[in-house]
Amino acid sequence: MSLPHAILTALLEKPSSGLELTRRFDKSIGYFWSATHQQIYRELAKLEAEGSIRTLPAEQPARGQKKSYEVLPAGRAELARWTAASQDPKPQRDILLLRLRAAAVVGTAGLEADLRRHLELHQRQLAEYEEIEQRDFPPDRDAPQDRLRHLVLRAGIDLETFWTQWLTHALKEFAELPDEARKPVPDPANGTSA
Amino acid sequence: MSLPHAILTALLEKPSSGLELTRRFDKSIGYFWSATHQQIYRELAKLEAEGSIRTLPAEQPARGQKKSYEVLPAGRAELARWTAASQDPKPQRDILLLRLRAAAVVGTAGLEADLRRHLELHQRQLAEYEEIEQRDFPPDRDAPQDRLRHLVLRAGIDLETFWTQWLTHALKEFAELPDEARKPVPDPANGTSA
DNA sequence: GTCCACATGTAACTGGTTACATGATTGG
DNA sequence: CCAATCATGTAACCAGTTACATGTGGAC
Repeated sequence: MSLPHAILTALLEKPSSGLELTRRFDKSIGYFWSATHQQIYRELAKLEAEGSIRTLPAEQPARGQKKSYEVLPAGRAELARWTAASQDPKPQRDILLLRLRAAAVVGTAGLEADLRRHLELHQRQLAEYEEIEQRDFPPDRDAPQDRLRHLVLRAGIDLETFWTQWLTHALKEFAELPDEARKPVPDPANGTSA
Repeated sequence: MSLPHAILTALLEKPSSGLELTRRFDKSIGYFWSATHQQIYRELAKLEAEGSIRTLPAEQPARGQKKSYEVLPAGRAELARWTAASQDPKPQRDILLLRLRAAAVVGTAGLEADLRRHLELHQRQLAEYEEIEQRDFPPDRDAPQDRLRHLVLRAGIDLETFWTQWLTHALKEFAELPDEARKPVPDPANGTSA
């Protein structure tokens, strides 16, 4: 139950229409909470129904027509409640690590190329974050709000740094792997194909 | 579509029953791909129906009765295919970062205590991983399989290290936050309660 | 007038979560 | 025989994903 809270946060930062929100979820907030426009429209309808947000007055609610929302006191209160409430970190799921573990039993064939591709993607993401840091958080300004947002960005930077380092290390290990490891443990008991 | 592959990997490492798998998903594999027993039973039934696994012979398929599975060639082939196939990293979702961003608009009240709690949890997890590393990966042995599994564990260790460091840093920043930041930007326009 | 981009929405499906149901085995 | 534990399973629900439908307004 976090999407509604992500939307409330975004709307408090700046009242927006569904499509504008969608665009903002492609960057900034979307860096750690992505959402498609379908999810967003569905959730906006729900939030409006329960009185957490409302459409800005002077907007016509017609089909192909832009409709902007703002947060109501009830919505702000709910967001504050949720932010303060203790929540357990939920176990991360990581497909790449799963594939590596699978590779330990069925062989590493094909994996290396994808590791290389992931490394590039993470390097690109890291560069993007660092650019944002330089642009939005110059060394001195430090309003409390900026401090907090900078902290969030720092997490993104450090995470991407971790991935690039780990992937680099992994590729080095792969290079040293003996050839048998590419398709090992050919299960003694049974044949080959499906 | 990764749960079936996680299960195939686990079963190749060692044929097991549903409950045994559930227990293994509470550690090792579960560190980066968690699953409940309901999910596992559902998936085992599907995998058996499609011919990827089978119940070990000499097991009676009755209700309160243990039923162990092993992987068939088709299942192994599918796992190898999946492991080698290129897959995009999917955007991470992180509730804590979302809450921090929300706190920048509705105030940090209550968050600090939870950061501290998370720090402790991550420190504990880190300690657990390091214990496993010492126990299972002594400095010298390096069969290819162990190398790969060690690599996976390394990722876990480095990730937990990142979190403990970041959380420590975040708490330091929190300590320096001015009091207004605890409940700031009290939205000029409207009243208080729901 | 037609096409395209903008904008909002519906429907069907998949995977994960929560709550509950049922049977077998074992220790007291 | 009763309770606890092991073990397998059902059902309902919720969130996220994918594919598609519909309407508006401006450029040409």
